[in-house]
Amino acid sequence: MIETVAGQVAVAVTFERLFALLRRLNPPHDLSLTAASTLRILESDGPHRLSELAAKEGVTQPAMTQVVSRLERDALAVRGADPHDGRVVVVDITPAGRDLLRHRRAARAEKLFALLDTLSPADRAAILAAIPAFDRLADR
Amino acid sequence: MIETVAGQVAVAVTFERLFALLRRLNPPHDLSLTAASTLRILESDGPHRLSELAAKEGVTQPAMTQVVSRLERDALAVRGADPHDGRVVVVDITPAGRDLLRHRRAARAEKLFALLDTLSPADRAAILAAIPAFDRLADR
DNA sequence: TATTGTTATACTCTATAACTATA
DNA sequence: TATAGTTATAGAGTATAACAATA
Repeated sequence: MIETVAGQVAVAVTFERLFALLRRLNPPHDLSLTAASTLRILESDGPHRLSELAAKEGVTQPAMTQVVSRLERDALAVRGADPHDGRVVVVDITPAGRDLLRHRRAARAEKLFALLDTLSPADRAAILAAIPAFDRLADR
Repeated sequence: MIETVAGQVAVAVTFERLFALLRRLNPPHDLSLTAASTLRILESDGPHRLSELAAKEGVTQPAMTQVVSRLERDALAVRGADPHDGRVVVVDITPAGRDLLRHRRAARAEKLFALLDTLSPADRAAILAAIPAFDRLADR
């Protein structure tokens, strides 16, 4: 493990730069970060209450109301009712939403691997070897 | 290397989830992603023209005008003139801007290593072993 | 005439405060 | 009275179009 604060900050700077790189891989005139992330949650974990989505995304309930309204307007998600509680709004992804995620993902994978191709085989191997660990890190 | 499209997309999904994780490591009521990234460019590469910053950040010139105006209002950056070309605005980071980056970085490093501590030693080692490769990837 | 930057306008995204409807 | 969600309002962040100043 890295013991010194300076060493830890150096690693954090690398993550900072990696974050900036991944951010540029995002198609611009597309979904916002929160909209895309919300759609991914619906895709992978199924329907959610609006308030659950707000909590998972770390935004307020009014902000999520708007995000869901825009997703619904664009036919990427739908609002539904909860038969057991009239106050609740249940949000789900639509087939068009799944399609969009699929296309975005393919486009990003292409750009990412084009970048990885510019690295040395050793660097590429080091990154790919860390993928399972990153996957578990992202579970946190 | 990973040959199948499905395999590449799986790797891209891991990066997507990693991106979401790093995004949540960001202190909220703080700088925007673009403002922070712009400040980092000024910190690491020195003063830039406003148009250079816009190009590096991938935003329009009017958007960067506003970002710089807010940074200047908050005393994190300053506008200066170019003695050789009266049209040009040269932007530089202030000591307060450097301080802010330093504090953000320390806070992020702390959160990041608290997360890494929850992984197995093997996973942690795999991620740390990939750091130099990521650093070179971020140079792209 | 071309380049550099700003201003005008409009839309997304976010927050806090106030509100409505249901429990 | 408490909870789930929406509406109202304000500010950041972005884009395109139009403009001003300098080269």
